[in-house]
Amino acid sequence: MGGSEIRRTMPLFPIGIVMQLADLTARQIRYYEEHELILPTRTEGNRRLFSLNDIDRLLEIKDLLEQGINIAGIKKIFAVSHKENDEVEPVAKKDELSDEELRTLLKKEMMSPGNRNRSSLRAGDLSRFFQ
Amino acid sequence: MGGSEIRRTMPLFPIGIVMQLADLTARQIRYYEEHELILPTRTEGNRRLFSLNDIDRLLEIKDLLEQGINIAGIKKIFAVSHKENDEVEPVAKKDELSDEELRTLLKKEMMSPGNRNRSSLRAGDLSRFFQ
DNA sequence: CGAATAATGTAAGAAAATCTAACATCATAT
DNA sequence: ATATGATGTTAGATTTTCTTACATTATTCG
Repeated sequence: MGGSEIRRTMPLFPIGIVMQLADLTARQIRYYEEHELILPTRTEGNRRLFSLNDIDRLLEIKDLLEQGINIAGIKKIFAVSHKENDEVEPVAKKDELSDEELRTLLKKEMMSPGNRNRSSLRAGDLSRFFQ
Repeated sequence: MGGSEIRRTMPLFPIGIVMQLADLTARQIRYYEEHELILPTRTEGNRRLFSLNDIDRLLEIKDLLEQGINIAGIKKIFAVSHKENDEVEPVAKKDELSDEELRTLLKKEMMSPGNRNRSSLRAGDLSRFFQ
């Protein structure tokens, strides 16, 4: 289920950081975008902003390229694996929270004592980079 | 326990993003840094980079200020709550993973099927913003 | 009251980061 | 041996962030 599938799509990272996290050059990242493997959003000033999902994507792309698959192949692979998700998850669950709402939640959590230093590992996504 | 207390300290976010996430102006954020309530790292080119912990901090600062506590008070509060952590956690657990190691883990996780769309909520930190 | 202080706003000029576009390189496939 | 795919490199423009300095506003205190 998934009430919390909220913010992996949040545009947060400039390309410089993404380069480090994914170990790719700016040229590579822009090239993959050019071929629509990723679609980072833009700031008002036209700078790219990447989400965690975008970074996941880039890591997948990198991996598949290293396996000898070309861009066209990767595109098709993504098309398929995405259709899956789209079918499982009918459409917009309207689970958007405003930034304000999120901050409020966040503050409540943070100010409540006794829950620091959590540690459990969650599998399978970039949150491993954090926590 | 905590083998995974790794990346909440990772410098990732430029000030523009932090402004949005914490709903603070650049002036405010720099002022708090000036008073050593946060200590973001810098890029080679002297741009500030904030970690998730830094953003937590900023949200705390904001909250405490709204409660009428001044910078000096907040500083003292942080000094106390930090001494706690320092004592509980003796010192460097040497739990640093290189970026390369992290990426490797990450790719393994991502390429393994059947663990997408997880949902469990973890309490008390900024990861709520993501996943 | 009137002057200090604290927190934040604002502006200017410099420097860094990112953008697009174009051309170069290098391996692979035809 | 020539075309194509993926990436490198460079140049010039634009955006973002930096520091510094001064302005504003509310509060405290003599």
